[in-house]
Parts: sequence; structure tokens; C-alpha cells
Amino acid sequence: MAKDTPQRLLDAALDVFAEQGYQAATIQEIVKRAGTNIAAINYHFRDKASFYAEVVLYGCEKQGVGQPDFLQAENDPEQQLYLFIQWFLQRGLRLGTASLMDQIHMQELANPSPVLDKVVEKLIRPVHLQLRQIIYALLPDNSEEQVIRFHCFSVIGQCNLYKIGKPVMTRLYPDMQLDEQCMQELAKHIYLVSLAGIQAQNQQSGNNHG
Amino acid sequence: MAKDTPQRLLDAALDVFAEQGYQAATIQEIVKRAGTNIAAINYHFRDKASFYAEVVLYGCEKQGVGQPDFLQAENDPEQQLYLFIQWFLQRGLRLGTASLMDQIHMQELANPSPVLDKVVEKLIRPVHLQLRQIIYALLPDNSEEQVIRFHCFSVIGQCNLYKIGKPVMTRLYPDMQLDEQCMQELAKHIYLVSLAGIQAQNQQSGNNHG
DNA sequence: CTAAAAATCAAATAAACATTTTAAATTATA
DNA sequence: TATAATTTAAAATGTTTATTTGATTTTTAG
Repeated sequence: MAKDTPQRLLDAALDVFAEQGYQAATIQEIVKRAGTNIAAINYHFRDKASFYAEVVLYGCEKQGVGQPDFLQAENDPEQQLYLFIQWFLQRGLRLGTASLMDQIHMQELANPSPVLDKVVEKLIRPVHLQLRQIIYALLPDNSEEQVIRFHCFSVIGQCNLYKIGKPVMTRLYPDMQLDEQCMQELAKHIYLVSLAGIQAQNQQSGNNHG
Repeated sequence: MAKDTPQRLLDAALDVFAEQGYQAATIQEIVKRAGTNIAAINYHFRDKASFYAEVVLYGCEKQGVGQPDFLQAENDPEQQLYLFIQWFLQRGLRLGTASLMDQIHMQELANPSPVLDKVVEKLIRPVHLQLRQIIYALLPDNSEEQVIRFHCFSVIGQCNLYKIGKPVMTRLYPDMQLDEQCMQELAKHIYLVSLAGIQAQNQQSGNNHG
């Protein structure tokens, strides 16, 4: 038929698995969207489980290229933090591979599978390490490991809620619209809170040591 | 057989649905744990979908009783905020109905169903309104609606990450153990960051108006 | 207290659905 | 043309949900 059935299967499956999760997704729906038939899955990818693993890996690689680097020397850590927050927030909102992988991430949080290990290593850890570097630069030199982690997770946690918690948020506040403008204000807000938190930490540490 | 089959079914189902989500959970597993057979589901609760709705409602009512009230007059808003964070964090860690409903919440975020509306109204909104009151008291009188919401979501977001993101966190930092002591330090951290964020907001608002 | 009616439960069966396998047909390629 | 790779349709397998049927228990009325 058309060209590159495996490719069409991967793309269709990424959509379906993101929308519905591994269990709820049926290979029937996937092959229907890919415009082929059921046996194609078995021929190109052994079975559903192996197929899912390949789909997620495919999504990781697709998103992996073109991840921005926030640790450019010309920016001070404050700027880097702001840019990170802005990027991280917007990623989930825009359509495309990134938001699909965010949905897969979500599905994996609800029902972890062996695939989660690779998602963490390929997508999450690299991003996390960048944030960690930024936070590290903003904290005193002798900061405890736990303090660094906590501040990272404070930033991530604030951002994540707007991806993960959307279904609840729209029910709590039906008038709330998470559009581009709101995202910008939100980025400023999270930056303000996070930086204030770090500075408060610095003061406290200073008192403890002085 | 034993007494009150519907009751045993509800309790067993709450476990299974929380663990696996609606799709992945099978009524076979549920009736097995409840010590009865499949027909009991169809007899007492029409079908799987209706049954799930009743299970979630049951969970809501079970947890709804005994929710603490943080708006006691004897505490100042700062104390209230700290107690709220501490309670909210610990709720997910401890075993019992609360953590089960957190898991259901999680499953509903990944794959929302009509039931989510009721979970929001019965469980989430009441808690959210309490936090909102606390935040409101900490902000200037003329604060914008959006600012209030953002600060609420900053607190919630930071706490939620440790419930929702646990599978990722343990992979990022295998040495991290979210035990009671860690929770206490975490509560202090989130309180520090959140309060510093609010105070920074107050300063900024003051500048804007003055 | 007893008989009829209703409610509850268990086992087997049926129906629906999903996945995997098989085998035949088609297409591409050497 | 012969061979291998791919696609298709159909059937087999397994799993899950829904229904039926008959037995047991409980309730209600006389």
C-alpha cells in the first residue's frame, strides 16, 4: 500500500498509547489509524508489549533531538531558571511529540511499566540535570544534597501541575484558560516563587553557619 | 456465605481500581479478593461501569468524614499553611482510604471518566477552598484572583509531585527514601518556599501600587 | 409456624472483544 | 522468472464481561 508501514504504525501508536495508555489502547484502533491490518503489528513488531516498548523508544528519540541547552555561559543563573521554567511549561501545552511524550509519561506514572526506566534515562534525567545545574549555581556552595533536590522538585512540581492536573483544574475553575498569555504570567509567577524560595534558603543557611 | 457481599465488593474494588485503573482492573480479580463470584457484581451493581462509579463514590464518602479543618481561629495563617502542607503531604504516604483515593485521583488524571466530576466536588474542592482561604489571608486584600490561584497551585504542585512523581523520583535518585523524617523536612521546605513566594509577591504588589 | 414470595448467591454458559497465529495473495527485487 | 519480503484475510486462542439458570437463604403474609 502506501510506504513504510512500520513508520505509520509507530506514529499512529504514539497517538493512541498517549491518549489511552497501554491497557486501554487496542491494536485494532492503532492499525485502523495507520491504514493497515492487525497482522502488521505481529509481522513488524512481535507482540503488543514489544510494540509498545518500541513506540515509546521511538517517541523518546523523536523528542530527544532539539532539546534546548539552558546552560549557556552568556546567561546568568536567574535568566537560565526563567527560560527553563518557560520552556518546561510550554512544552506540555503545545501539540506535537513533546506533549505526546508528556502524556505517555503521565500514563506511566499511573501504571508504571518496564519502559519507564528508559523514559527517565532518555528524556527526564537530561532535563533534570540541567535544572539541577541552574539551581546549584543559585544556592551557596556548601548546600546539602537534599536541599538541591528539594528546590529542583519545587520548580518541577509547580510546572507539572499544569500539565498533569489540567482535568482537575478546569473543573475547579471552569473560567480558567491555559492559553499562551496565561502561560507567560504563570512562568513569571513560578520564577518569582522559586527564586524567592532559594533566596530564603540562602538566608537561612547563612544564619545556620554564621 | 459471609455477611454483606456488596460491602466486601466495594472494599475489594477500591483496592483493585486504585492499583490498576478502570481498564486494567478485572472484575474477576475483584470478586476473587471479595471471596465471591462474577455474578455478584452484575446482581448488586449492574455492570462494570456502574460499579466503578459506585466504588469511587463509596471511597469519597469513606474519606470525606474526618477531613481536618485548618481554619481554626487560634492559629495564624502561617501556622495554618504549615499544618496544611504537612497534612497534605502525609496523606498520600500513609496507607488507608486516603492514599487509595489519591491513586484513583491519579488514574482519573491519566484517563478521565465522568466520575472525575464527583471526585473534584466531593474531595478536592473542599480541601482546595481551605488552602485558598489560608493563602488569601497571607496575601494583600486587593490581590488579583489569578495571583491567589497561582499561589494555591504552587503549594499543591510542590506537594503533589511527591505522590504522583514517585516512580520517576525513585529512578532519578535511587538512594532517596520518602520516609516520615524526609516528609517532615520536605514540609518545612515547601512551607519555606511557598511563604517566601507569597512575601515576594506582597513586596512586588506594594511596588506596583505605591 | 408454615407456605409463598422475594432476595441472594453460585456455577455454568454465552457473547463480546483482543491478541496471536496461520496461510494465502501480493508486491518488490535479484 | 524465482526468491524473498510484505501485506491481507481469516481463523484460532485466550480473556473478559454479561447472562442465564437453578439452588439457597431470607423475608413476608396468612
